[in-house]
Amino acid sequence: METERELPLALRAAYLALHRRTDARFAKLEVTADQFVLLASLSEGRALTQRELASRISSDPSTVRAMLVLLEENGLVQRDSHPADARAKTVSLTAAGKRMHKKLWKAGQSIRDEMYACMSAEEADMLLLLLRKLAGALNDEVVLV
Amino acid sequence: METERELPLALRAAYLALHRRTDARFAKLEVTADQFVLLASLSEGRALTQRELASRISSDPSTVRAMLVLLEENGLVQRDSHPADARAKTVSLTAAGKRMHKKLWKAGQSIRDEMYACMSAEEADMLLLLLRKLAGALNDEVVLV
DNA sequence: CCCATATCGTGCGTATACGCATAAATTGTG
DNA sequence: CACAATTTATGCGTATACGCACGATATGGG
Repeated sequence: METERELPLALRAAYLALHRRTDARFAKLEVTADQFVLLASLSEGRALTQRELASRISSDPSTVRAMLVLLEENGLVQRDSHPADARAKTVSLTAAGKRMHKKLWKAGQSIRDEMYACMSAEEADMLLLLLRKLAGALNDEVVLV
Repeated sequence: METERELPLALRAAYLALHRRTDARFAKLEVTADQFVLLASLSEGRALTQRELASRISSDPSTVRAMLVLLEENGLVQRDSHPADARAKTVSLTAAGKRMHKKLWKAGQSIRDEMYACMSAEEADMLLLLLRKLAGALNDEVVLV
């Protein structure tokens, strides 16, 4: 079973390729691929706390904070103290942030198109399903057993 | 098609989950998940140049160099000048590096098992195939058109 | 009401990841 | 054989990614 060794590597290769490609595409807009993920997460609905954000984008609080500091400096995001919890902060997109998100979504369209062009719709659905199963299995680490 | 938005995120989530999990597992051995990928690549056959290594592990020369410096300091890898090309260096595992690779392979077995436990063998094959197609499509960026 | 415990954000240290620039060496061409 | 173009490794700067520890605040029991 060579597959056993290859699957983790293939996952890595695919992710890194997507990341590199996206970073390159967004470079002229001064936004990184990861920042786009964050902006996209913020673009749907209400303000989130940094903790919620971290969970949504599969990252951790320290990383999210560092990203938010940069995004805030660039005027794409604003952080306000949480109305009910003095420990927390609510994060939301500024008007510029919303515009940038739209722009980035368009700029990245051809990359998404390429992803779907190399497989059938059924394969794409299958891939999504399997990736989610995989992530689910790998995240149930600290199983209480 | 929500799938369109989800696939890139699912790929990211799955990769990061694998990476975190592997890092945590290898932490007590003082080796990172990425270093393991590099050691694994070196464990098969002949010595490689840093450039070849970068290509194999889907990374870039700068990153590989930084990793090799650390691995060399830890005595897991050795770099010698290339016999035929004075610009290049050949990289190979030391005896300790080989032992460490074996140890890491075993330590990571249960993670690989979990990956395969959450899907059928056919699904795993399909996943591998699709990830490769994806990486292939995403890497043909600079198409000469 | 008070305290032990848990949670939120922050700061710090280390390891990738990658673009860009540069020095050194090799290759291809005339 | 000389020279331009290419290739290899390196160094530098920036942005993640994450663990760990800390201060501030919330929360649940007694």
